[in-house]
Amino acid sequence: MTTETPARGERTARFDPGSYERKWQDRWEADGLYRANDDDPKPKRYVLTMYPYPSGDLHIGHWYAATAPDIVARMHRMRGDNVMFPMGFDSFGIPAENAAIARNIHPAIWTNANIERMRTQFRTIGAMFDWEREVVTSDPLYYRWTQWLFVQFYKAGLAYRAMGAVDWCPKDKVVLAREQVVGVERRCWRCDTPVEKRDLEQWWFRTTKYADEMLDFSGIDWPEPIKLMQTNWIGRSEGAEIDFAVEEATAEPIRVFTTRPDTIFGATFMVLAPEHSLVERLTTDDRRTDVAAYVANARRQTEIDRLNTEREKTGTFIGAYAINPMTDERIPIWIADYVLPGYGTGAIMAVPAHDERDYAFARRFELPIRHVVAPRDGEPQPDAAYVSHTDDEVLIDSGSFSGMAADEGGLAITARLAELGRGETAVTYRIRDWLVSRQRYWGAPVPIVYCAEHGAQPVPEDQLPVLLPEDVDFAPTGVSPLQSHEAFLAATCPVCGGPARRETDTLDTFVDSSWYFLRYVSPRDAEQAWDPEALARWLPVNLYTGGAEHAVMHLLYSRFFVKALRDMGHLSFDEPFEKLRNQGQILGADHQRMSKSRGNVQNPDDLTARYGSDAVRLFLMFIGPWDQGGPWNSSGIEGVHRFLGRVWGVAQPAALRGTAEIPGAPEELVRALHRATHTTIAGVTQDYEAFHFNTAIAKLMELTNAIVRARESGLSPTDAYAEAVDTLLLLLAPAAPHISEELWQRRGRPYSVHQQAWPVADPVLAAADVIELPVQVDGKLREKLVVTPDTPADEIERMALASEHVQRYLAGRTPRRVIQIPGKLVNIVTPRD
RNA sequence: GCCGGAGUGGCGGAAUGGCAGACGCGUCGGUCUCAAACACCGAUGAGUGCAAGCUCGUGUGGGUUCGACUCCCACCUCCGGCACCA
Repeated sequence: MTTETPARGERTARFDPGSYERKWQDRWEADGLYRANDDDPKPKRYVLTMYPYPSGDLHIGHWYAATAPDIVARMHRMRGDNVMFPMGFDSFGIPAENAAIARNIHPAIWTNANIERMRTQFRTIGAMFDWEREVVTSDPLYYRWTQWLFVQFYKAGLAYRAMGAVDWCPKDKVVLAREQVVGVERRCWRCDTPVEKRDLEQWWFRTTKYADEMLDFSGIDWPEPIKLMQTNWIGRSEGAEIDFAVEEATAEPIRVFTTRPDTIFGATFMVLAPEHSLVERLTTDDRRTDVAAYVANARRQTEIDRLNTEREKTGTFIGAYAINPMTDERIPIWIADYVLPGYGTGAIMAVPAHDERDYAFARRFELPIRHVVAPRDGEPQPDAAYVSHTDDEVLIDSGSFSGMAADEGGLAITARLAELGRGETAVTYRIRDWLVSRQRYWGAPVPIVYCAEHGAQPVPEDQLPVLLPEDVDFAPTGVSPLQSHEAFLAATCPVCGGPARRETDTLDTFVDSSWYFLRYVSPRDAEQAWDPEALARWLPVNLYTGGAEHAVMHLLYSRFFVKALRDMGHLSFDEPFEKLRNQGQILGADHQRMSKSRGNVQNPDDLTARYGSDAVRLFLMFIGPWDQGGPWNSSGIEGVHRFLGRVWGVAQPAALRGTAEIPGAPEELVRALHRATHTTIAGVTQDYEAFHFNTAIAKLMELTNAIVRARESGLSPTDAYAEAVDTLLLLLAPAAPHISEELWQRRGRPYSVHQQAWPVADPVLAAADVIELPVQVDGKLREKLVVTPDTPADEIERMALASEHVQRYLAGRTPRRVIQIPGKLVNIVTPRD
């Protein structure tokens, strides 16, 4: 699409992005313009966007995600930083394997072909990626170090193998980490299939060790919602663990966790999870049949059913009694599936008067309900009621603790229990350890061998990588194809040299992505995971961008990795990403997530071919706030295309237009152009920094419109005009790198526009000569005064009161007050009636 | 249920205590053209008026303030996250 720009005199070049965009992409690449050098003395800045999964084709979302950090990276580079902005591929994972099964292509071939295609497509964005640093996680050069890291974690006791009730995706036939199971419906994060529970022996990373430290976000600039999501996910609860003796003297006490030790006088029964280890021993003979039936049934329940809060409470009495350590009262012990085996101690003291779930259970099974806290000045509650928690409540009917404030009483009760040796303060977390093993082929093999005599042994570091064999059968059998590969299975025990069997599980791809940002500093180092000097120079990442959907997966795991590696002595910083910004999602025109099955995917290639990369970049950034995303509607791209056409028009060298000499351009017009130029510098700089790309582009449009008007007034031969145009190109360069480079060159400026210094606003030139001051009467706009900014307040007041319009609304009354906000407005307040 | 985010013209959005609707899309009118497309110029929140203007207007209802899209209280709707977590 080309546009004839209006020309005075001689012909000007046509605006045709197709004629120059590719040329500049090739030139930048040939010149290594965006290579980040380790020995550059300028201050370093590491800008990173989450690397993609090589699914096949670049879509509009990739453009959206890449353009914003590219703008910021480019601006920082122009401001004098040594910027590293690398890109790579998260290339292990199940889709490649599914493609292999469906189409009989080896995952490596499928993956590499996709990477090849996406690399080419990525180039059309015109981003300043340093491709020399590319990482590909399925490359043995990379996964060798993923395996090496696993071995380090194993040796440090942070990787372990254990039996667990794990989440299993029946479609992908693979276990999932707790973080990868989404929503109430408990669905697989990747394929949306409801997961099942299975008891399996698996490999785990001890993320819980860093639960507390990961609650601390001081020193990192992250969006509040992400910090909150991580905080909630980690789910720290403070309270007490309390031992309840069992009536049968030989049995060990039941330990419960509670956040409300203040309510212990109201504990009228106990509930154990059906899976609790004491159930078998405590159940009396007469209750054994019922209890066994209940336990069996609970085991058969899907987790969805079990976690359904709407469902009526179920449970059964096991025949045994415990002793409330504060009241010495004999209370019955029940089992119920609303108590979860994996949280706290898997047992609770039930306080039905002050806990909704216990209340529902007590009502159902006619158990006693006793109030032990009450609002300080509240009405007495009927016995059968549930009393919700309030800020100001006191203990009642709680022995010597009665009358104490609830929180204070909780501490006092816990202290008393500690004296008695019956309890202590305790903290529990909801976060679980990270399940990292996967029963699939296309991942980094877990570098472990099993020896009949010496058990699980890590593969010695000099034998890494454990390579994936290529000649495997991908028939969907439900087990990893590695399990039937005899040559792969056969291994040697590193301790005794005897025969051993190789682990056939591979690592979760989130293990790969938990450290890729470290590998970019020395991506081809064959001797080590990273060059420590280069790491010290570049890390931590100064700016990280990506989707908020990774809040409790990738972003949490990466923090865990860095903290663990720090404690192992491999690096010396605490957080991977100093500043994080999330992009919103670009939805289809139907307001749904773009997906091939919905057929609402917008292909950027057609748009790029029609309007050019710059227009697509600008349009995506102009839609609205970047963190908001929104439905796709391509009709607006015409607007940015027209804008670029105007930029093209005003930036043509004056000689080309054959403009006649304008004698003495009016000085106020020149000042107005200066003012527009310098206010735009300040505004755009601020907006880019704040990720307000939509308003930055609006300001660039305004400056362009001002330049168009200036040209029409005959200002094009002036220095102010040349400065305005040059400034426009410099400010536009990060967002629309191709047209800026092309016009910069056509104006005879030195290559490259992307290596020029960022313009600096002159506050004197930016200052307004006159301001328009709104005058309100009782808060309603009635007049506008045009004054110089230094007009004294009393003069402004006199002018305002003298105004005919103001006089009309005053109607002879004397103003009660005159409020002046300097430079902003005048408000005249009339007397009240 | 709990925790976040959001609600402004026909549409995307701007304004974080001070002129609501910047910038753009769309629409209408015009210029250019044999005609169209492109481009350019003008208008464009609603109501009312010949007009200057006036009245209303930022999800709803209250409040604070000289002044509220912006702050406070109560609610409604949509989006996201978490959810028998004791």
